[in-house]
Amino acid sequence: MPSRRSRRPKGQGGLLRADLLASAERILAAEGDGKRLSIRAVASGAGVTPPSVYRHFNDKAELLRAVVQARFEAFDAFLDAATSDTAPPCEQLRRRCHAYLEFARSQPASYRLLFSATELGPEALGTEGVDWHPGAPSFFRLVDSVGRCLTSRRPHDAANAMFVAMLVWTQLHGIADLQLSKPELPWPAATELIDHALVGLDLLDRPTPAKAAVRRRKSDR
Amino acid sequence: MPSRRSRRPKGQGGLLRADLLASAERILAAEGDGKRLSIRAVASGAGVTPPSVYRHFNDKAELLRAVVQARFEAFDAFLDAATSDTAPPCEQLRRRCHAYLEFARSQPASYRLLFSATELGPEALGTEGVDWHPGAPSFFRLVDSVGRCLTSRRPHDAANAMFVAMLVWTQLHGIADLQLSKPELPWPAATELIDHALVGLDLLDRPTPAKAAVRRRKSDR
DNA sequence: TGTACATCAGTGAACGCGCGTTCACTGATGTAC
DNA sequence: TGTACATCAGTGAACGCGCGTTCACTGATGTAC
Repeated sequence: MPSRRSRRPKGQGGLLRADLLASAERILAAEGDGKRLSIRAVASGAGVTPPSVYRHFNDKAELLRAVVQARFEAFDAFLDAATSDTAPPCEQLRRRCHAYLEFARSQPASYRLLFSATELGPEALGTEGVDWHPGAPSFFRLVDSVGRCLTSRRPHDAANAMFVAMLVWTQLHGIADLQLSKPELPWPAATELIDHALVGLDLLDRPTPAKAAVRRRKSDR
Repeated sequence: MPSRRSRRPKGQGGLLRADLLASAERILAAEGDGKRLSIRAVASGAGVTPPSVYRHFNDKAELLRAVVQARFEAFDAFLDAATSDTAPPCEQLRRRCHAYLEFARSQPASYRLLFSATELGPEALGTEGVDWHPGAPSFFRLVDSVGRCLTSRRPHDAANAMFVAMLVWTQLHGIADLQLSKPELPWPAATELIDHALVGLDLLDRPTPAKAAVRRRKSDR
């Protein structure tokens, strides 16, 4: 907990905005959930008193919107980093899926902030009826990846990319969210679950026994 | 909001317990989420002042545990009602899945209370490290249903019922939870999504075009 | 070069809110004599 | 049959907490003259 920070010189008050966002990200990384993401906690994490926050954000919803925006960007970067190579399209999709699950596992509070039903609905964000969807780019990246895989395997099905992407996404979210909310169950590795589902959707080859053994040896969790 | 209720005669104070649970269920049915499930709201909904609650529950966690227990029983009953007939095993499974999605859609606050990551973790329920799992019967019902379907289609795979059931469950939860948390997206019918996934897992026959058309005509949402 | 002044980043105290929980109590009900 | 009493369902007031937000302010910084 940084104590009182020194005041910014005159033109640079705006730097506090970045400090507040960094403080929010630190809170998300430290806490298992986002319930502690209060104005007071974020201010204190930045070494500042609560009223200072209002110099940079009109209200809590505006602060949260900025945090969500930043976290979606980090999420996209994390997934893109896992796929930035020259592997074939369906292997890229598979890696993107594994990265999705790894993000949820390693940053549960961020994951829930972005995707979980109850964490922050449109009400909390003040975006009811608005077409502001900070997660849209993430979703279309997945649709693209699915589309490329489909094109390479079943070109006549490429028009279904959106529908298939929704199947993949809901499968990923179900695995990620339930493994977080019901940790006491004897879960298999998240990657094993999604690989099986991808095989079922014909987006991945059924592994040969040998490949499966190697994969199992490498699997996390 | 019932105003002050009349006092119970002497031996029957215990009836308030049932009234409190009923009040909690009413709140869950009325609110989109479970955030209003406070001691004060539950008491007020039963026409009683907050301290009365402590005559029947030691603290809020105990009240919540009772609510969760009751809601899981309602959930199981709802799913069982959808499958209590003589259809073949895989059709029973399919109906169970559709009922799961219908429960989530029609009772979102209850669904989130039972299954969503952030609504009520073990911390809120005071069940950390305890083997108290009120949802276990629901899960094993699904494992059974998947097992029967597997046995009828691929007897040599019946030992995988648990793994396959987890795939089905995570798929169901992903559909249910994301449709609740991102209502602004252009979702296809939930039943169409799960049917497609069941086909992929070889738990359902790929529909013929004719069947698919009929199914589409009947589909909800 | 020195001084008065406007700017503005950040403070301190307070507001009203809903929350879980505790405490001493009230007063109708049923029972014992 | 009448009365004293124990039981116990439920109350009213208060506690301390963390929250989002508002308000008048302070005081260092940079600028104008």
